[in-house]
Amino acid sequence: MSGEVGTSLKARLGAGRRLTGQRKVIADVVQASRDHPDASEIHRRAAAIDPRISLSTVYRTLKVFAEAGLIEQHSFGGPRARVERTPNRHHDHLIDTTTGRVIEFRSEEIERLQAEIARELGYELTGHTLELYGHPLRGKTARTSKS
Amino acid sequence: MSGEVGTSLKARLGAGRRLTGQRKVIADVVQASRDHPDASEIHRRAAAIDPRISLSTVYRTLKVFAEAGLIEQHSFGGPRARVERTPNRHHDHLIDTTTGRVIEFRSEEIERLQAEIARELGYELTGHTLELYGHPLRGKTARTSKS
DNA sequence: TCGTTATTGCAAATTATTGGCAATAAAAAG
DNA sequence: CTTTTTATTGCCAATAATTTGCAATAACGA
Repeated sequence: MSGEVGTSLKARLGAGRRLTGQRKVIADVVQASRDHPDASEIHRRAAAIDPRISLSTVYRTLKVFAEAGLIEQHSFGGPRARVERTPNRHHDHLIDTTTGRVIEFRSEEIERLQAEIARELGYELTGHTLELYGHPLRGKTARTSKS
Repeated sequence: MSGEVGTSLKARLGAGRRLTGQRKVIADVVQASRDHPDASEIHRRAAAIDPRISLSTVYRTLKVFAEAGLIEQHSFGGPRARVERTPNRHHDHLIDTTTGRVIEFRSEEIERLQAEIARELGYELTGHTLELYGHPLRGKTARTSKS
């Protein structure tokens, strides 16, 4: 999934947590996803590998994974939470409003500014949400493309 | 509410739209709110003025207002949509995770960077979501405070 | 191998928001 | 001002996404 290479999934879940068959499958599904699937899509993919996985378990597992910092959830403007494994290097997203396609990008400049703004307001930045929405410029074609 | 001063609310709603009593009250409530109330809170405040206003109407009215560009809706991390009248000058928000308090801020630098990044990726920026989350720095006290 | 208890499946419950429909009331027409 | 047209409302049932109760099951430390 993500985190220090070499650390077992089990260990990353935290003390008292069990690494069940369904959690392994869900972790694999998330790990293999290059897009940003929502809970039911993850359930679909997981159930294809092991039919003994319920949607409830997917929801509960995603919550556990999120608490363990293994995944991140975004909304991308829609009603369902979309998932991605916590990336080694943080990035934000641009959503193509004409296709729903999600493009990842990273800006040191923006990251720096956010922390600076928070500090100026008297806060320590602990997290943020940054999503850009736009449509393709006439003629130009996007390079990266992930949904 | 917002928009060109002197233009009637009625006109701003758009052609074929009616300025009903409940819409006037809801507009007043939103106008008077210095915080960022959600639908049920707006309903509570509106019903205090005129009990003949239902929650359904609040939801429908907020949708109409949003389409007319009179208000903006944000999530601030929670499940309910939070509302604010469209400000004359756009701003973003920092949410105090210890109190839920919302602080508004504006950064020309970030606004510029977002548009630039979108353009570099081949997109024309049409909107964005930027929310910072953080906790107060020890000792310092925030200046602005809105919830 | 066993016992403890975290986890699961299933169904029912919640939460936020939307939709159907007959009644009502803006505002357009006369 | 009265009539007509039809957008809007209230009430309530319906969705949609996610959560929870509970008995059965299965991790995994002893």
